[in-house]
Amino acid sequence: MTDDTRWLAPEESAAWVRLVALAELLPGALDAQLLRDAGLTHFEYGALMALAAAPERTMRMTELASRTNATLPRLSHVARRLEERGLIERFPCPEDRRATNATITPAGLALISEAAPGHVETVRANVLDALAPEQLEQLYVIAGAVLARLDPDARLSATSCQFSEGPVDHVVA
Amino acid sequence: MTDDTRWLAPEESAAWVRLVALAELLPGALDAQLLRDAGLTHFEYGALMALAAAPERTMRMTELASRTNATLPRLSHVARRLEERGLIERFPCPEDRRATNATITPAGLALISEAAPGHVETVRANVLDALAPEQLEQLYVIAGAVLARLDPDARLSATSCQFSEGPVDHVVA
DNA sequence: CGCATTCAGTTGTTGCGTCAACCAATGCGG
DNA sequence: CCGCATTGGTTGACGCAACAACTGAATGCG
Repeated sequence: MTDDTRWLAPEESAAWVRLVALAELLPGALDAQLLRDAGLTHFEYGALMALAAAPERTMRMTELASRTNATLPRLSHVARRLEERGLIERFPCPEDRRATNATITPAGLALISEAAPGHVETVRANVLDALAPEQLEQLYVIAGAVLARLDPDARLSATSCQFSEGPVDHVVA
Repeated sequence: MTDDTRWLAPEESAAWVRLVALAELLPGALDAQLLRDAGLTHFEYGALMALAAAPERTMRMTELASRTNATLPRLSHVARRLEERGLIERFPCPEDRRATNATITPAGLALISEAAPGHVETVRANVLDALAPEQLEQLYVIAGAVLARLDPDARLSATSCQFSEGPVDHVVA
């Protein structure tokens, strides 16, 4: 059994193990804080933020799914739950009657405005505060290189997502 | 409403968005390949690898749970499924009759030996090959700094996990 | 020695994500 | 126009993870 697999060198293995651990722990930490303080998963928070940032606070389901890296069924389930809670509303798109538009409600805006500071604080405490400015830059480049492999179409890092950590007030105003 | 939240600066936001995207996509990519080629989730693969690396190929459930970042109930369910598939075996610990020991079976060893090359190849293709050596080092340091916040007890990056990407043959031999 | 507490694991329930099937609307080729 | 594949979205069933409750064994304390 000639095995031509290139096994990982020690430096590779060490970095890889840490990256995997990071990828496993980070989502849980984000969910835990948001769920505790606002009753939202990080995914729901991201979806609401994307809606808040959209023109007219409205977006097609398909586009929202793409921006949040969700499958359409997943988004549909989540949207139903958010709608039941009065945080968003859905209505058929006038131009294309197959499509559905989703809008964030005032209650939804209020909720994310309230949740945002705590979330940002969590991000700082768990990640950003641990890094020097040059490490932030390195992280940006490294994650970009990996994402180019993982997400060649760059759906996820589309424009509006950068907004997802800013204040919401100017939208509410 | 005086809001003293320190919102994210553009560089912070950019790096953060990419990190979140990475953390969201990576587990799915790992699961997809392993599930397709070996019928294992990445978590199951990691658990089997940890067992293969353990002395006597045996470990206490609690220790295994800690190493794989699983809750005990989760590991219990997973272990039952793996046992039903004949990949591991469980038996009461002689020294402490509360405890349960888990051992990987020859079939389990065979499965992970078979699965390992494809998994390593996936890791290279999606991550390692995208990074220069110095970036690998940077990633190691950055992930370490973040993990110190996220996982202060360093349960997850415990000793044996580094092994999880090496060849299995010397264990099988 | 007897009882309470803690520890190790399992089991049941609930909630979320995925997959496959489905319905409705569009638009395109004949 | 008329069939038919394609697109946009929803629904239902199934699998896995989190949480809580429970069992049984070990320990500690009077």
